[in-house]
Formats: sequence, structure tokens, C-alpha cells
Amino acid sequence: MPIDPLSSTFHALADPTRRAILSSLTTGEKTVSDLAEPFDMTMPAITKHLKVLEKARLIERSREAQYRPCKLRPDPLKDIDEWMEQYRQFFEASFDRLDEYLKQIQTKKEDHDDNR
Amino acid sequence: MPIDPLSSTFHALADPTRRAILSSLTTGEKTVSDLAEPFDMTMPAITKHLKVLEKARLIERSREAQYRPCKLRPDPLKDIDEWMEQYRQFFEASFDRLDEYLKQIQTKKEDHDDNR
DNA sequence: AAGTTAAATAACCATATGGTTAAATAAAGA
DNA sequence: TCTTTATTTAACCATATGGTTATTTAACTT
Repeated sequence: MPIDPLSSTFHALADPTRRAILSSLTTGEKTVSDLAEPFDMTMPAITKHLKVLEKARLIERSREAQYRPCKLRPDPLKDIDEWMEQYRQFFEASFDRLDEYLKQIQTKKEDHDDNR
Repeated sequence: MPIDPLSSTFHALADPTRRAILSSLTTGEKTVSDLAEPFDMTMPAITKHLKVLEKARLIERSREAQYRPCKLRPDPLKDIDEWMEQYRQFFEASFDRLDEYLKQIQTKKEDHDDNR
């Protein structure tokens, strides 16, 4: 069953271990053992997490003797950032002008109450 | 088992139906039936999706006679936007200076080939 | 050739997910 | 009060998830 790219990216990010792995890759390429080291988890578990990240194209892997270095890929993160765009105005407005926002809600509620 | 807020937000967004529901809520409050209408899916399925969105605090629900209107909540989206911040420079640099980036890769590869 | 190290695969397990149909609840309308 | 409308809950199902241990593969080291 083919999953759309945005869903597979969000799914990959919906796990603290995988987010920590990504974060650790911001400083450069790492081997699987390097990535596994901070976690109280077996290697196969890490391998599975890497597969999820790889399917989401959030990481790219190469070969270096018996090592399989992982590298961060920017594209899917950029796609998420673009998806966020439609909501950015919404949540920025909500926080920048919280008082006004709350007043709007209140007004709307009163209008609504009037309609009963 | 308590799940961290960022994970539950990403998880909630990792489904096209739920993202469509959120998108549809940008124009204002909607009832469950309103939200369900575009989808070829039964009501209980929609109810479940709404529960996931509600747990992630991406929506807020109220009561209006027999209706349960849904409203978008900005906070978790803002949290994601803030989480993205650590990667923004990374992916913006990668795309703004794609040529340079590719050249770097190429140089690195050549260095590497030299080492064999 | 034998041993070591890095990583992946296989097989398994418990729980979660995303859907269904059928039944229950809540409030409005006749 | 009876019926209709809006929504949720319950029970079920197939598949996915996130972990495990044991085994296998691949490449380097001795």
C-alpha cells in the first residue's frame, strides 16, 4: 500500500528516537553504531528506525567498508515547512495578537448566543 | 503509556484524512458531519480521527445542541514550527546553494576515491 | 583460513492503527 | 411521547509498529 510522501515524513518524525537520530545527524554523517550508542535499545531496533527514516527519504545511506554511514536529507523537511505555510499565518496571528483573537472568539460566541 | 506532545502531534499529522480535516477547519468551526462529508468513510472512522486530533490538541471541541463543533488550535503547529527551526538553516542552505552543495559532494567523493 | 566487527534479517510478540457494522446516547422536532 | 438527527461507543478485523533474541551477511584483521 503506497503511502503519500508527506504522511510517511510525518510518521517518521512521530517517534522521539527517530527525531533524536535526525538531530544527531545535523553535525554530520554517522555510522549505525554511532547513532545507536545513546539509546538503551538493541541494534535491530535502530536498524528498523533507520529504515523508516530512509523510506521517508529523511536520511541517505552509503557504504564504507563494513559501515553504513547515514546522512541527513533536507527535502522532506522542506516539504513539511511548505505544508506548514498554510497554517503559519493562522498560528502566528493567534499568538501575536492573542488578546484580539480572544475578543473575536468572545464576539462570535455572543452572536451565536443571540441566535438561540 | 504517555506519549510526548511532539510525537503525538506528528502522529496526528501522519494521515491524509486528518490533514484534510485540519485544512478544512482553517475556514472556521465545523460539525462532525460537515467534516465527514468529503470523505468516503463512515462516521465512526471520522470520530476516531477527531479523537486523535483532539489528543494532540490540534482541535478543540464544544457542544452546540446535538452538534459537536470542532475548532483548530494553533499551539501544536507552532511547536512543530519551532522544532523545525533547528533544521531550517540546514535545508535552506542546501537548496539556496544547491550548486555549491553538489560541488562539495563531488569534491568529497573525489578525495575519497583518492584514498583507495 | 579463522576470528572480529558492523549491520541486517528472520521470527516472534504485544499493542496500536484505521477501518467496518451494529448498538447506544443526546438533543431537537412532531 | 415518539421519531429523527448528530454523534459516540462497542466489538471486531487485518495489518502495522516497536521492540526483542538468534542467526546471517559482509568486510576487515590476524
